[in-house]
Amino acid sequence: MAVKKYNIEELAKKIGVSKTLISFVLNNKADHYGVSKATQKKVLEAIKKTGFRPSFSARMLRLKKSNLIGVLMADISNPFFAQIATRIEQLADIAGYRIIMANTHENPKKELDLLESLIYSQGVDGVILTSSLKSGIPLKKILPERFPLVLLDRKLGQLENSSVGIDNFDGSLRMTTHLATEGAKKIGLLVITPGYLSPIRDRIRGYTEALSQAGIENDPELIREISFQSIEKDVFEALSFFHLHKKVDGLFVLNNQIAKHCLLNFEQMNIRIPHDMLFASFDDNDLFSLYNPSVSAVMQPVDQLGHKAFGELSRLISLKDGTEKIEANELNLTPELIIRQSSRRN
Amino acid sequence: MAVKKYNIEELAKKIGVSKTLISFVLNNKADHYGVSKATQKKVLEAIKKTGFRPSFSARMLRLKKSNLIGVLMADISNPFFAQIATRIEQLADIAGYRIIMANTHENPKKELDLLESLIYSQGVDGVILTSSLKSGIPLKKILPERFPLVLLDRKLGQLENSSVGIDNFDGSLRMTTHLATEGAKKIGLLVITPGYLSPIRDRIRGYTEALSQAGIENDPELIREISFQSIEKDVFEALSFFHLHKKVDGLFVLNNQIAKHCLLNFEQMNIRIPHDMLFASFDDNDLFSLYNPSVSAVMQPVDQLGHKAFGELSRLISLKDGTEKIEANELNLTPELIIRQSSRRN
DNA sequence: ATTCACTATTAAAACGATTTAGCGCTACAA
DNA sequence: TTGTAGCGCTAAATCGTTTTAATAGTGAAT
Repeated sequence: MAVKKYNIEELAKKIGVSKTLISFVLNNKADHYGVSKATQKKVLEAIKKTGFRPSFSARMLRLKKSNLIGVLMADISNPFFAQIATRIEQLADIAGYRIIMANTHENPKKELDLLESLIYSQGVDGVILTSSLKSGIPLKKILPERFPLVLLDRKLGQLENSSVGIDNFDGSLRMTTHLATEGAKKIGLLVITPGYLSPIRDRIRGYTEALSQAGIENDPELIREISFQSIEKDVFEALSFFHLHKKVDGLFVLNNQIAKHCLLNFEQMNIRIPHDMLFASFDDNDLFSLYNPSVSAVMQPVDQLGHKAFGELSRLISLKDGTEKIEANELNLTPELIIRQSSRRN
Repeated sequence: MAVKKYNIEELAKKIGVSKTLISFVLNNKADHYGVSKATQKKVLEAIKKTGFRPSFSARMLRLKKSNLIGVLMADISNPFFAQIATRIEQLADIAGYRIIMANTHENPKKELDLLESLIYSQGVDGVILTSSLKSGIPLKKILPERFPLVLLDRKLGQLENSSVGIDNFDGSLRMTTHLATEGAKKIGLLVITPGYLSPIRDRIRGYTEALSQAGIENDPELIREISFQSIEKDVFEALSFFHLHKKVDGLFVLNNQIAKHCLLNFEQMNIRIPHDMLFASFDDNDLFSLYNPSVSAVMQPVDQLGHKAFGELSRLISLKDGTEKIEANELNLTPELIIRQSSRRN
């Protein structure tokens, strides 16, 4: 224990070669530079015996490459983000990258600060970002030319960057249509603030479109915003309003945390699901399959999302130092409808 | 956009001072070294105007300090770990640290590899680790002298390091006692493999002790191991055995993921909770409060755990470069029993 | 004997910060 | 006039790599 830590110079002296040679071996360039097999072996053995590890910071300083990837999300304790993050970490690990993870807590200012620090101080090679910004303009000010950035889940206007997400319009359209098909005539919608985020906007569009297609009139009062700050109160009020005042017979919730709060309220508010009200949510999770009645949801392919996001980032990183024009990709995966008991009449 | 990036030398030339001065200002040592107010102001303005950011790697190379903290856990998509990680990240951010996060997937080999890479390559200033090792000996081989390491959730033998966790014996003892008090005479226990992890061992001890105190005979057949690899099959078999063969009237599950699989099975196996069998789990989560019947659980104070873990790590980091003897702290928080419907007779 | 080609190796510069030791200047005392 | 103390500042060393350009050594060809 407490092994002496060698640096490359000491190691070189110890075995009587130059540090250049060690560096060559270390970076698999020994053959390319014609280092003799005997020397290679000697170096390799010395490395193993001493447990020599090249200094990350020295290497990074020289190469301007950190092998670090920034993952910036609203909140990793949200299972949706946590699962994507896990997948990204898994793939990054295989590819030799480490993950620096930070939470923005949906705070645009914090997001920009963190991003700047990750890029300029930590020197990350790329970033996967779930942005809470309204527009891409502040980002443009920060990002260096050709910086590898993948937007996850949420797209931004005024920014020509790659993005990975699902087709929110489609998922919302299909689920709303499902509710209508099951007989709902008055479908309430619960939305989180801020409503400017692209997935929310798209989901609202999908809902509206579905109503039109089903020949149901669009009543603006049936769309209510819920704020995370006052989630309990907002959900309670919205449910009261929908149930007692509006006689809503279908409820579609655009966020799994809001859905959870609905489930917490149904029993004591004496709202019977699906009898009084068909119910469906976005973002499937464990809770939904075990609740009674089990809850229908639009399921996002989280594994795929993580996979695609990292894949796209890899591509951008490999292009970064070239001269070739970088074209942004926009990937929209198709979500899956999980229809359970909560949205089925009878 | 695409602002020119200055380094300290260029910035110095630009405003006609030495880089030493800039460095002084940058590190709040200007006053200490007697830099005139006028110069300080000039430097500060230039920094702001150019958006100069000192290079992380250069600084790290020089200072041997990365402002990076490694967080090594089994799996951050597990809500228990995710919540702790979020708390740690939050506190670290305030203290000016970034988090490098990696998953060990309960693989000891992987854990050691990652740890070594974090320490020697990434140069993290400290590590918070949820270890899957059997003993601390392999860790000793890796850790440099005085390296700040905090063990989270799981302690290791043969290693005199700080640790933060809960009193698993106590939690388990109290919950088992509760089940017995509610009338259970045959209490089955579901354990995850590997069973050598300290929390599991302690919980088993708590269970056994509670049985003795309640005057219930210890039947080794009532303790079953569940492997994550074959969790569905194992849970099903264990439940069948307990219910049909052993006529168990109480079930205590030592892990929330296993508990989830139990809940998935109860209905189709026609096991009525709590009528046929009182039921309780470790690690409270959303699911438990919403399930019908709501599930009793031993709740770990996740926020506190994150808080204490980071606090202890900070302490160790501040001591690292001193000469003072470092004494390890062992913090055991008291878990809380959340008694809901699943464990109450009637 | 000189040139040439080739192999195996190395010295030194570069990356961008921090920090130590010391330099030039002014002011004041001897 | 000389000595010295303090102020404000800077040159240069340092951290540990990677990489370019150069060097020594050997054997073959001229």
